[in-house]
Amino acid sequence: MRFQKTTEYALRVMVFLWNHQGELYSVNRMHKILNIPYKYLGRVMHTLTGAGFLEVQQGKMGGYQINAQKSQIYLYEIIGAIEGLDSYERCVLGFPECSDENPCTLHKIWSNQQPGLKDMVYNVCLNDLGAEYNLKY
Amino acid sequence: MRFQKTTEYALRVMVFLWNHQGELYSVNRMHKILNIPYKYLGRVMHTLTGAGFLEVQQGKMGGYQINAQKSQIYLYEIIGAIEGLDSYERCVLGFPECSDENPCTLHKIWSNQQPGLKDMVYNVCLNDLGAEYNLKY
DNA sequence: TTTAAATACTACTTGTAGGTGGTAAATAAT
DNA sequence: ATTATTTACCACCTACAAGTAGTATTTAAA
Repeated sequence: MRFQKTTEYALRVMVFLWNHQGELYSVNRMHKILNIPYKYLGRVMHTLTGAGFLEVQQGKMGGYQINAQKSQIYLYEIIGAIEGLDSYERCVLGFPECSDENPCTLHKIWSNQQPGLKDMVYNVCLNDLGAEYNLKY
Repeated sequence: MRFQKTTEYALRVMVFLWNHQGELYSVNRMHKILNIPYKYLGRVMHTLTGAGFLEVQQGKMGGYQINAQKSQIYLYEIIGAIEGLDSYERCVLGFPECSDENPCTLHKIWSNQQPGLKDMVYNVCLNDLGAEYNLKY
């Protein structure tokens, strides 16, 4: 039970850029700092830009930064852009009668019912992360 | 953020057999009831048997049932047997300083700190599942 | 003892996430 | 203008999860 590697990379780079807003970072700089394969990170950045999270400046001295229009970004937005959020509409355990109205234990956790994964992970926003404790790059 | 398909199959079949203890079920019967590919289910059953969760009777009229020695089985045992549990020892977000003592938000969720995924999913046991509400096969 | 129905086991195929390489296009610095 | 450095884009490679096929072995029923 885990995130896709690509999602992990996306979360990592988004938290990083969120904590360095207003400064352009190239893929080359970030792949060194965050220990993410250079070429692969390029693709992830392209996806995140297409999803509207980032502003990009092409050419020499270019790079990426958080879209200045965004005052907040939730993790479910990022996760959804990479691996989708509709993962567990059906019942994990395969109960034919399992539904939002009549959920099994695992369904409750993956759906938007309380307390669920959504509240623990999806509804965390970037402001909550990284700035806490002394955890920074 | 999801289980591996194989883990999903394993959980499904274990919950099913738990709710039908004392009766032998063949792979052929179960793959029809649980909608799991026949040959693939065979391999999963073999793995679950090797892990000690099941008793097997070979030959005609044979099949699988829950190991009578087991008075309870936790989901973390099943998940661990299929995909391992050491998935997120390192920090998902890549913070170098993130640790059990000084965890980031996501680390707390994946580690054994309260309230965590472990308590929500891993520590659920088979008795808690299926019998609830009217959710049965 | 033969047969049918089941697991055990091995090898192969397929699909996809993860990762690499190369080149075109953009753009700031010179 | 030229050059260096960056993103954009496309094709390919790799590893592994998921799924398939076939045969050997086991065993209860006939």
